[in-house]
Amino acid sequence: MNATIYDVSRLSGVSTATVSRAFSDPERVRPATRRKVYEAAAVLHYQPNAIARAMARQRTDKIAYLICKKGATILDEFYAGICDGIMRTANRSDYQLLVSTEEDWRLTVSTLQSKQIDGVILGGDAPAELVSQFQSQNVAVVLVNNRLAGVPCVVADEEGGVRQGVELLAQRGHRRISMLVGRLNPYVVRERYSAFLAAMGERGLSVGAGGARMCDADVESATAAALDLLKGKDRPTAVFGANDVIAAGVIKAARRLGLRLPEDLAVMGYDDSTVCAMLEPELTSVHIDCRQMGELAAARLMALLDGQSDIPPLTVVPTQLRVRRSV
Amino acid sequence: MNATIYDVSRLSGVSTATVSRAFSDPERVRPATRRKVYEAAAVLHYQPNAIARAMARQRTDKIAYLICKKGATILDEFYAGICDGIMRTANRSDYQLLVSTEEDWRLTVSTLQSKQIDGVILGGDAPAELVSQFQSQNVAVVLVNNRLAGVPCVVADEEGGVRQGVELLAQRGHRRISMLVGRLNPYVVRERYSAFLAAMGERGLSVGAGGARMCDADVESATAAALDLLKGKDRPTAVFGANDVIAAGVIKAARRLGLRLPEDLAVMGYDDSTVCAMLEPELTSVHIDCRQMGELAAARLMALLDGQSDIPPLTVVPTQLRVRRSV
DNA sequence: AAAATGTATGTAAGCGGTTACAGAATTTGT
DNA sequence: ACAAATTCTGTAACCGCTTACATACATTTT
Repeated sequence: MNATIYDVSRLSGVSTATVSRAFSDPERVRPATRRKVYEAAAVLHYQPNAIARAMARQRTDKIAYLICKKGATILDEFYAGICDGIMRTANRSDYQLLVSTEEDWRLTVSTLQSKQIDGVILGGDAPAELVSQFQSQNVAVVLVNNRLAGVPCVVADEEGGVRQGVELLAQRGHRRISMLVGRLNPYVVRERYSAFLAAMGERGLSVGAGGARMCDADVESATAAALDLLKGKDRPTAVFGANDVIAAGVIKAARRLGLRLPEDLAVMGYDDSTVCAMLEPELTSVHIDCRQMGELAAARLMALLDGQSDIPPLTVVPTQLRVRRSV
Repeated sequence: MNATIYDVSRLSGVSTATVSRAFSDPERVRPATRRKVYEAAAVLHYQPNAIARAMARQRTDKIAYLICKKGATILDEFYAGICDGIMRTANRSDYQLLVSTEEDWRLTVSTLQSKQIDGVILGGDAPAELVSQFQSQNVAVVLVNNRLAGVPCVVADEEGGVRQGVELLAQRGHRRISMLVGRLNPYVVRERYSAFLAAMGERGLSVGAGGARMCDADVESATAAALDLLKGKDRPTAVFGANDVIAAGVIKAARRLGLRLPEDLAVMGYDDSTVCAMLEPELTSVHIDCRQMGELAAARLMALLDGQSDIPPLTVVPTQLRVRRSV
């Protein structure tokens, strides 16, 4: 059995209250006493029991990252990057991180909400209903990569990213540019697509032949869609993929059609994931600092839990174009 | 404030013991009583407090996945896949999953071990010392993608995977085959590399010009190493990358040297990650079912926690060659 | 119908900490 | 040196649930 606070109390000759203070608020006990406590604790290999502490304090020092998205989830580099950022920030402040991607979130919620976590970060397409569920249970909520009124949100500057991309293509003389959009997270699709239309409109550019095109989110269907898009007579001279996977599909399609890259076709990706460097030619892409998004989301959440009231309702993380050989 | 078991007890007119039983072991209370309890609970929106329960039962129903690896961790598709498998399995059995990749594991351990988790799955290069730390704290341990005597381990059949790869290359007439090894997890490097030498030896094949070559784990350094490897006079006709990222580097190098793929050079990867389909030509690779590894690891851990004693000390997940156009 | 057996429920003592409040010890002021 | 102010420490109630044990009730057996 593990040593308890009583054992330490007995061995060190002070009360449990003092032992407790020595560990949770050292300033409140005199140095000499504190030393006695620590010595006894060391002898007994005492480690405060986090469960008991959580029980007494009504706080668990745990937060959760819940990815509301169908299919592969944490596997997605984007969500994994956010997860990584959250994890680092949480651990640094002695918070533990629970991760879940349960698709049937009703289930997850009931397990999470039985007071096991202090707060939750919702990634992906979180339904408003879910948010209020948590809030009604007094669990703090922060959204990442999504927006909802009344909840602190951390998002990337999608509009800026798309704009930079379009700008570069325009600069390089492209006039017919298409966007190939996959069935990504609805928020992302909406943002990137409307930003694309806006950026194109501003410059009076035509939205390629066939305009924007939808496809699934995998390479195969992106490749098929791209083949279709590029076969037309007035084919675009540049294609903007809504993410890197889609852009990779475009590259494959271009290769199959014997188009030279970037001479015959410029390709631009989004997310700046690790594949960019692996592709030939290397893919120009809009970089999103996922880790930072995660870090900020975690920071906001922890600030909420600390009772800080000046949490900005919206935090926008800048995006940045990484120009490589594909344009 | 949330309703407690006392509130339910009062409203339903039964003792707290009965309420407790109605929730944790329904069979032990008569149907009529049970109904009364559930009704009262519904009225009060009662949800058993998991912390209190953990305290009383000395069990938290939480497990942790700790990735012992430097640098990007969960970001690695391989570890993310395992994580996904663990998550699914854990959630299905009402376990919660804590994830951490703290590099300074001493820190993490102390936070984890204060009785906050029932068991832990260690991924990456877990030091034996760490394992015994957990065990001495009565925390069950399972290793994934690593081996250590006395601890249940779940690994992939690396030897079989490498063998299949070499076999295919030999079949296609390759005689000079090199392996390009990156600074991956030591266990993986050891397994794959020795399996490679063994498989080559068995067939009396020569280990390409320059034999196996080391590089860092990123595309750039793999590309550089591959350029070097392929420039020689007796260059290998096939290169086996120790993982897909490295193989991607080989492809890039080949392209730069004007080699045709797969005619002039066959390239083989390992892990069958999502990039395989994005590369041109698509990369032949050894598929590892990471999710299954995670699922099995979680299952083993939960079996341990259930007190089952027939846990196999080693579980080997089969690997399978996915043949694509790069060979 | 009483005794024997089995099942359902209640009582109360934990689980291991925290913290309000009170009392003791120390420091400060004069 | 003594009172007042301040800082430390101790006592004990509480956080919400589980479970061993005791008791009440229902069902069989004789």
